[in-house]
Amino acid sequence: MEAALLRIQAGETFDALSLRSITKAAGVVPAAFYRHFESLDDLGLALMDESFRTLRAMLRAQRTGDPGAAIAGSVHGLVAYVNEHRDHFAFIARARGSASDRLRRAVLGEIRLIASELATDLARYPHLRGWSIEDLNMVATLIVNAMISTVEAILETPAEDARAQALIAATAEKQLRLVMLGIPQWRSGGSDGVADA
Amino acid sequence: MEAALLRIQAGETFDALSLRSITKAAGVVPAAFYRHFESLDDLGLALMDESFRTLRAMLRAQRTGDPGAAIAGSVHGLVAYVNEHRDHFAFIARARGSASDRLRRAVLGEIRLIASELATDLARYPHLRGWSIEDLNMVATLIVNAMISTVEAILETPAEDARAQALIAATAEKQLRLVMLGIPQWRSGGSDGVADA
DNA sequence: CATTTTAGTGAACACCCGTCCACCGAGAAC
DNA sequence: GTTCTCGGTGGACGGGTGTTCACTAAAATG
Repeated sequence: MEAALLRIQAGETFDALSLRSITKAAGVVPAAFYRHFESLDDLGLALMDESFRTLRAMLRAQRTGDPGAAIAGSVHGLVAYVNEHRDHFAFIARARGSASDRLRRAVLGEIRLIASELATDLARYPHLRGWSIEDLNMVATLIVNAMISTVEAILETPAEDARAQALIAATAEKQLRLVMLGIPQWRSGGSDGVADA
Repeated sequence: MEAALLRIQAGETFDALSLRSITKAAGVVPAAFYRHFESLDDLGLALMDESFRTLRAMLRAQRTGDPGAAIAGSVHGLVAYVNEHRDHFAFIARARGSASDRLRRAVLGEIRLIASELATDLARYPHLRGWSIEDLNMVATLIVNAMISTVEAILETPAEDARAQALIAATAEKQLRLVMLGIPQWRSGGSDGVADA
């Protein structure tokens, strides 16, 4: 049934998703829906759980290896992974702008959590030792946001358009490298030092 | 009438916006809508035009002054500007994830256009002379995406919560500075050079 | 002043929506 | 072998949806 929903989800907003269209796609009468979920919001939260579970699996897999590979290699991996789980990522992307407060807050919270996990990971790397928690979160947020934009770009591109996908991957990789290059130059305390940039 | 829509827009998705609720808020019978717009999509595009006009006005205003001030000063300006035009920015943010292809593609195109304009602007600054068009677009996209995330964060925060807003502004400013610090270190050709970052 | 355009009216249309109900067949539990 | 739970059925309900129509008052145009 969730599979049926996700198949529909490949193009529609979650808000615009009607209970009847879901149950029809599942080959079931509308009333049967209530045997499984209490409301549409409930369905949304269940899908969120499932989707973020696959997302977390990806992040865990990428967390292995040194930071150098974590940039060059894993962006390519990200593209592949998103294409493998297009439905889940599409759902998350759409849920971000959902009208339901519960859903929107939930996905926002999950993303923030991912960012703070990345921050604690970053704290272990040489150039980032001694950084304040705020600054670590700042750079983690920057990276996560860049990755979200990358995912959205992937979703907006057909999976079979290898050329476009490669370009997106290359751009994302360069963006990460650029951020990483800025880190050793960072002087947290100074409010100046960038006047000639 | 558009004002009535935008007042409703402060909390709902564009997709979930019914013709009848709009006309009711405007104090008018549903049929009267068709005297002004051909369809809801049409209304959306009209609102897009208006919203992006204010966005462009902001960008034009910020384009004056040296790049140093363009970072430190204008992020603070951005926050203020978004708060002044919350309705327009909220509309754009919601339209990004709209179910209507026309609307979504339109807002995507506009944002891409803004990014490429920023790219040509960046090309004039010392450290960026000689960069390839691709790389200029890469950094412009990174910056624009960071700013979009900033705007979304602002919209998610009540306008009167000065503390939270200041924190968002400070983070955005630091992110911009970090990117700028990476630029002088950039060597476009090298596929390595970041292994120890 | 006569005429035409404009903006709005109210009623009707067919359709889709979420929700609830009594009912029922298959399978598990005892 | 009876009972009970689970997932599904079909039908109905009240209400909201976009769209259309002939009609009209006011305003602009000539």
